[in-house]
Formats: sequence, C-alpha cells, structure tokens
Amino acid sequence: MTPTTASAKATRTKGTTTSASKNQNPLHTPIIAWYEANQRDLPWREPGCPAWHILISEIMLQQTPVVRVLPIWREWVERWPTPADLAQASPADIIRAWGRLGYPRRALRLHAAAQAIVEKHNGEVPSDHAELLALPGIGSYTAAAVASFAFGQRHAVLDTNVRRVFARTVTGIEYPPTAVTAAETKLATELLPEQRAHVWAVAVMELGALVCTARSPKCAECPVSQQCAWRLAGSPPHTGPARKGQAWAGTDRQIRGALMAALRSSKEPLSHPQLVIEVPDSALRDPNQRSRCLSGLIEDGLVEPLPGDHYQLPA
DNA sequence: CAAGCGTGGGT
DNA sequence: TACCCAAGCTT
Repeated sequence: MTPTTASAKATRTKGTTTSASKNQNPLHTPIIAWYEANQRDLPWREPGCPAWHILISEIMLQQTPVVRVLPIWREWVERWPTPADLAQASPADIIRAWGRLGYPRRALRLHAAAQAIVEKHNGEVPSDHAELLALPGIGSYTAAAVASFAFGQRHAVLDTNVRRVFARTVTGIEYPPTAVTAAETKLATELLPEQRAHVWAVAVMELGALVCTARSPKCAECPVSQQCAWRLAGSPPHTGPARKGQAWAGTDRQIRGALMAALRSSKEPLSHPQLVIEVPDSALRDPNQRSRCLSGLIEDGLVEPLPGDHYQLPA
C-alpha cells in the first residue's frame, strides 16, 4: 500500500482556547476510552491506509455489513490500488468484481468517481469536503467520513449508528427519525470535540455498531449507560409510525437482481429467452415488468444491449 | 422529499 | 417463519 494519507495530514490546527478535558460533553471520554479498548481490527483503519482505499470501503459499506465487504474490499484494493487503475477498468470487470454486494450502481459510481479524481484532482483523492461531496456516489455522510478518517479533519459524521447513539443517549428516544433532520445535524455538530474529532466520530460509530445496536442493545456493556437519556427514561419503546421495511418479493428490485446475477455469471452475451429463464416466476408472468427492468438496467449503464436481442455487461 | 435501489444474515 | 436491517445516495 502507498501511504499517501493518514491522520498526519490533519489540516486542523491544534488547540487554541479550551483544553481537551475541559468543557466537553460527558460522553466524550467514556466513549473514546471504550473505543480504544474495543475497536474492531478493520484493515481500512490501519495507519497509512491510502485515502483511496478508505473511500472504497466507505462506498462498499453503504447499507452493507462489514463482514460482507471485507473480502471484496481486499480484492479491489489489490486489483485497483489507485484511482487511475480503477478509472481504466471496464464496467463489466467492475460489476463482476462487485459480486453480490448489492446496489451495483455503487460500483459504477465509484468508477466514475475514480475517473473524476484522475481528471480533476490529478489522481489524488481530494481532502476537501466540498470536493469530495461533488464526486459521484458521495453524499453527506461519505464526504464527512473520508475527510475525517483519511485526512483527520473535523466534521460531523452522521451515519445510522451515530444517529441511533445520539437519539438514545441525548434525545432519549429509541430510534432516530426516518430522514436526517436539521436538529440532528446541529446536535452532531455541537457534540464535536475540538481535538481528535475524527476519533470521536469513529468511536461513536463503533459503539452504535457493536453495543448500541438497533435491536437488543447491549446496555450492560455500554460505557455511557448511566447517562443515557433513553435508559434513564425507562427505555420507552419507539412511538410513531412503524418504519416500513423494504418490499422484495415480486419487486423490480428482485427482478433486476436476478437479471444482473445471470449476466455476471455468463461469459457470453445472453439472449432475451435465456434471461427470462433466470428471473423469478413473478416476472415470467409479467413481461412488462421484465422489459421495464431490463430498460432500467440499460438506462443505469449496468447492461449493454446488443443487436439481435442479446445483452451483456457493458464492455 | 419520499421512493427506489440488492443482498443475505440475525432474531 | 417473516420480518428487520446494514458505514446512503440519487432523483
């Protein structure tokens, strides 16, 4: 690995007025201490891990569990160690290497991000939050995460884990709102310590991932259970509308997944009849849905149509 | 801005 | 067994 980055590049200047121990919210010390003792040994957290490799991990981890990301991430950083390497790869290779991680449009966006990094940033992952945010597939969370974890900067990193930890410990509710609210962003910003904010960010995330979990939180192991507003309120259950689960059976999403799985595993272009065999019964009975999904995949750049009603992954 | 977008393990 | 949900982004 080429250590082009790391916390050493922290752009923030060191403490000015307040000392680290003074005037900070009471969650900081116990959560960071807990993190130092309990953090997982993840490869993208190793010192000197290149910003590009960290960026890859963040994209892969969007809505995807760590255990599923690990082997694919290792394959990618070895195969495409720099943005320039990925920028030159073919979509078909990238989509196949993405495997069954899910949401394959992420792979395409990462490809596009690599090309933008080559063309606009001289092949180096930008450290500026706004420049990160402008890259394809990078939104508010990922921009803050890369700026924090790859460059040691100070940003409010608000992912689903952090939102849940703050909802419970500070706001006193079991689950955060469906969508990120201005109040949550404000709170996360206010809680940001002056020093080592990137450590605070990853520590809160880790606490949410390992202890303050969505279901069956391990409060007995929590370093801040004694000051958790939700616990102190008697752990009241979530009120309000039930969070709607994602439909799956019979949806376009299922059909798209089946079509992509068929095309990934085939070395040759597939005819339309061959594709039909691969999709679930629900779509067999609905040619409209099939064609809609295929068109959508082509529109997304995930499938390339060939003459004679054949299809393949984009060359 | 709510809906759409994959996949598979946990409970 | 059926949900639930996992380091979100885009339109």
